[in-house]
This record gives sequence, C-alpha cells and structure tokens, in this order.
Amino acid sequence: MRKSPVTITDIAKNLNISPSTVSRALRNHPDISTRTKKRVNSLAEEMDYHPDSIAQSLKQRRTNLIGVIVPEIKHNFFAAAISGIEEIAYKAGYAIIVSQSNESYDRERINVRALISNRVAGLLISISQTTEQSDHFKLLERQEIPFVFFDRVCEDIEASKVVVDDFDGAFKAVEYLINSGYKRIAHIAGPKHLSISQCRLNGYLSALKKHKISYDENLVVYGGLNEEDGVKGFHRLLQLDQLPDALFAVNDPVAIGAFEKIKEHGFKIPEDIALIGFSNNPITRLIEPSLTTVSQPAYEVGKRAAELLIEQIKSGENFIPRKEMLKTELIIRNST
Amino acid sequence: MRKSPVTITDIAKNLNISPSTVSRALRNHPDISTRTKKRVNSLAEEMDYHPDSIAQSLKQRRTNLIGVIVPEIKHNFFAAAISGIEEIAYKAGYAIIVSQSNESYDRERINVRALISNRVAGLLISISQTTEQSDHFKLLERQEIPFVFFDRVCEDIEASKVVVDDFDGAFKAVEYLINSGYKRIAHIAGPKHLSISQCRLNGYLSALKKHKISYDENLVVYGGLNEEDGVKGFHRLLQLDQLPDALFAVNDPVAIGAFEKIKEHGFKIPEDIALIGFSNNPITRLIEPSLTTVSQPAYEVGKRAAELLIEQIKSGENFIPRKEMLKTELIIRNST
DNA sequence: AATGAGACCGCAAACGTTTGCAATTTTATG
DNA sequence: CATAAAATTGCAAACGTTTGCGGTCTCATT
Repeated sequence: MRKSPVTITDIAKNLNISPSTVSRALRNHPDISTRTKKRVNSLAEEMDYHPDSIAQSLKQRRTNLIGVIVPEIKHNFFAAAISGIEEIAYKAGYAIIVSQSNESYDRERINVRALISNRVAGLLISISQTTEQSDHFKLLERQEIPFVFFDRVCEDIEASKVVVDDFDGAFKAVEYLINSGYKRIAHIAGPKHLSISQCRLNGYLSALKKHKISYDENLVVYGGLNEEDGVKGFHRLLQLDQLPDALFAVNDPVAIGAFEKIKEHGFKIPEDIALIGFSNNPITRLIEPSLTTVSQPAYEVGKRAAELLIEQIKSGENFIPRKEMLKTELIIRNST
Repeated sequence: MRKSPVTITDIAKNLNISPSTVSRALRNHPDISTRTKKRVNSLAEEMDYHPDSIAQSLKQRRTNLIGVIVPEIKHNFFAAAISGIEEIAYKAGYAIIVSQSNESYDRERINVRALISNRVAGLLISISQTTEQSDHFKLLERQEIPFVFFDRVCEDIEASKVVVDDFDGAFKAVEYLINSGYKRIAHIAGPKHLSISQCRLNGYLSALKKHKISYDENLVVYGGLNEEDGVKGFHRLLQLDQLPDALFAVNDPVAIGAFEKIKEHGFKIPEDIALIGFSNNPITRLIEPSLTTVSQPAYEVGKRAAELLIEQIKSGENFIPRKEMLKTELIIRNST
C-alpha cells in the first residue's frame, strides 16, 4: 500500500489547530492571522503537502478538467489542435483529459461516458468518421455539460462550433485551378456525412459553377481521409477514358496518397496533372514538387475552441452557442 | 448553476431503498437480489446515472488517471507516443491527462505538481530540453507515486525507463556511411545533457573509432532538436575550410533543417553531401531525395511505457524499476 | 468595570461514494 | 411450529476538503 499523501488534517494536528484554519490559511483567508498563515505554509511546504483536487472537486462540485475527444492523436491536425487546447487550458487553470475514438462511433460513445463520469467541466469534441448518430451528445445536453465541437462538427446538435472555412478554402483552391487553365478538375472527396467533406465538395462545385464548367460526376470519387484513400481514389480516376488534368483532394494525406501513385505511374506533376491538398501539413512544403494546399490553422482552431468552452463554462446556462469560422489561405506551391 | 448530476441517493430515494444497496446493486454485488439489481439498473439507465469518479476516487483513495508530460504535443514523435499511451491506458481502464512543458523546466515542475494534486495513479514523463535538475522527480519518489520516463529520460533518478537504442541506431547509421565510402562525417548533435543526444553522439564516435577514423572535433556541432537547429548547425559546418561529405543529424527535424539549407546552397544530396536523420518521421519518406533515417518506434515506446507504468501501479511498492530499450532500424533511402 | 467591536479560530455538516457490521427478512430444516 | 441458517438490506463511518455560523479572546472606549 502506498503511503497516503499528507492532508490538511495532518498539518492541523501537527500545529494543534483545526483543519478549517489550515484550509483558510492556505487559501489566504483574511480571518487568519499572519502568524498562523506563516506557520501553516511553511509546514505544508516542509511536509510536501499538495491539495487534494479530488476532495476539492467533490466539495465544490466542479473539477478543473476539460475532456478532449479526437479521432486520432497521431493525426497532424489533431496533435496541433490538442497543443493549442492544452495551452489555453493550462493558462486558465485546467488540465486536459485526452481520449481518441479511433474513428469508431462506439468508442466515441464510451469516451463521452467516461468523461461524464470524470465530471469534466466541459468537453471539446471532433467527431469520428463513423459517427452518424448523436445520442451521446444529447446525453451531454441533458446533463447540461458544456461542450464545443471543433473541425469535425455534428450539425444536428446545437452547440458551439469552431471550424475553418472549408467551403471558401475549397472554392479558392478550385478557382485557382480554373484560372490556371485546368479544365477537367477531379475531386477526391471525404466521407459523405462529414460536414468538412460536404463543405469542401460544395466549394468545389461552386467554383465550377461560377466559371460555367459543367459538373462531371465521374470526376468526383468518395473515400476516407487517409493516405490509402488517396491511393484508391486516384486508381478509380485512372479507370476513366480521359484522365483529369487537375485533382483537388479533400485533405493532405489523401493528396499525398494520390501524389505517390501519380508519380509511380509516371505522370508529371503539375504538367500531366495538377494537385491540391488541404491542411498545409508540414510535409507538403517539403515534397517534390511541393504541394499547393489550403492552410488550416490547426493550433488556432484548438485554442479558439478551448477559449469558447471556457467562456461557456464560466458563464453558465445562459450562454448562447456560437459558430466560429477561421480563415483558410491558399498556399500556392509547385504542384499546380 | 448547472443541474447537479443524478446520484446514487437519488436512485435510492426513488426506489425506497438505501444508497448502500444501490451501490452494491450497480457493482453487481452477490448480496443483492436479482430483482433489486434489475430495478436499480433500469432506473439508473433511465435517469442517466453516471457514477461519480470523483467521489469514488476519494473513497478508494486512487484515481483512474495517468498523467503524461511531454515537451510538445505537436512534435510528431510525442503525438505518436501519446497515441500509444492512450491506447494502453484505455484498455486498462485509465484516462490520460496530458500536459506539455514547452521545453521549460519551470513549467515541467508546475505540471508535476498539478498532476500530484490531481492524484494521478502514475506519471509518464519525457523531460524538457532545459531540465537539468530533478527535484520535482524526487518529490514523486517521496510521495511514492509511480512514474516512468520515456525517450528523454532523467539519468540520475531511479525509475523505469523506456528508450530506443539510440547508441546502436547512431552506430549503424554512421557505420553505414563509412561503409559507403564517406570519409568526413559530421554530426549535428542535440543538447549535451540530454541522454538521447549523448547516446547518439557516442554511437557516432564509436563507429568512427571502430573503423579507425580519427575524430575531428570541428565536425561535431551542438544545438537543439528543431529544424532551425539543423539550419544553424549546417551554417556552422559551412564555415569549415573543407566541407564534410556526410552529415548525421541528431533527429529528423534537424536533418530536414539542414536538408533545406544544403539544397538552397546548391549542393547535391547525396553526391556532394550525404544526409542521415533519426526518427523516421513520415515526412522523411516523401522528400526528394528521400531521407535515410533511423526508425524509432514512437507508438511502441508510448505503449511500452504505459504498460510498464500500469504494471508498477498494480504491483505496489515492491516493484523493481526496469529500463527497456526498443530496437531501432536503419531505413536506407536515397540521401546516402 | 462593563460593554462592544474586531480579530481569530473551531464545530459540524456537506459533497457522493464504499464497506464492515448489524439488522431484518426469507427460506430451509428438524 | 420453532429455530437455525441463509439471503437480503440498512446504518453509519469514512475519504479530504470547504464554509456558515458561532465561540472565544483581546483591546479600546465609556
């Protein structure tokens, strides 16, 4: 059995005063004399006293914990977002509990429940690719636990949301392709029910429409969000009678999957086929040719989402959910 | 004020039984009749009851939390490690609290204290570049809180450690350069007091020694662990009368920093100068020329460290710390 | 010397659980 | 039917805090 940590009562006994006094002394309560405060503080230091957050939380019915649920921590975008979240949370005196859904709805559910049990002050959630229901979020609403979606948001739940302007990013990307003279522009899209996929697809369609390019449904293929999906997507495009002359991928990993296959098949980028990704992963700058992409401020998204959540936690029930959209920027490089 | 969550007492009142019975029913205690269990469980479900981990933790004097401290979550290696940690922790019924030191000793200290206050069951730590003291870890020892170092370990503390075989990895890398005929092999090293820097430097030196290549101290420059350090390091090597014909960098970011400068200065890789990194970041495979590097199983390091910690948590005080070394592998690509 | 005001401190209850033990009810046995 | 044994439940204390309220003590003021 581990030696139990020193408590406020230990200090009290040692000084022959009451635990209440110790508590107040440590929190610098005006009722306590300077002398007592000094004695308490120095003994606390000496005895390695650390306040028990657990007991405090129980008493005060609130914790200093913020729960975070992401599909995969490894994913560059989420790692950066978590970084931003931690930064803001730290400054506001919160610690973050991070869990990953591994793109599984079931696991996401379980994570939500676990975090509820841990009595988190609030949650930051980016939903999994397979999440098409929202009962677990309803649960949060019923329990009146503040939560904010970021990046991959759930449209049918009323809650604050922080996203990047996916539509505009996609639009700018495709418009740039059009203006550069490309005619047959393909799109490897993401899972249909994810809002980011939809927005980016819509951006693609709008840009075509604006420039009076007729929409060819064969040029849009659907898949997931990983490299392998880029590989598969490109293979499907290869079946076409006539190859597209440009390719807009739903995100960078997909673009890179396609990128490799394109090169493997001996096509030149951008001469034979131009390529644009989405996210501005660090890697896109370094590949050859460097990849044109849409920058998506992951770190900022995390920070902003955390700020919004903390604001909501502080303001209580009369908080009106907001949706924030961060700007994207087209980073033009050599793949177009 | 938020609606307070439903408690065991709420259920008890509703069913006209005692809280003790509810508690036992929920935990499937044999003393409770099947009928009562059913009634309790269904009502609990209906009322959205979620056990209060805080209260449980207080009572049982242990939490289901594992603290994690890393320099930076964004860093590819750490993101992957955290991913592995979460995976193992999840399976063992733990949640992880993640905090970053931002390479600051002070912040690392604060994080340790915060996690102690949160009464974590154990800690997983990778120390910051600026950490040269170890008083905060002594604190953990005194409080008998289990903790395990991973990757960046603290040598003067007796605790379990999970590292990769940095020495061997570096040795293999440099030996490969030697066997490929390179003569003037430079090394951009990391911070001197970090064990990973030391081990990799020693691997470099040993390989030279084995092959009777005399050690030229001008060929070793020291810096940090980021891209900019690779840039700076290469600039210092540029000052030399005679340029090295090969360069072994302490890690991939540093290698990439150098990589870019090398190309900028119009040198060819590997003709003018060969380059080897360390970590096998995903990016290294995709740059042109692809980077020879030493693979370092980040995900595995995280998993193994978590496993070790959980074992230690379970076995109590009579646990003997172990140091585990995971194998590295030389990934030969086109930069050599 | 009596009174009142401050300054300082302690009592006890509460937060939501768990758990040893005792109390009660049910069932089995003679 | 009586009794013992077994099955089921409740009581109360405890985990480490915080906090409203009341208590004691010291002093200055009449």
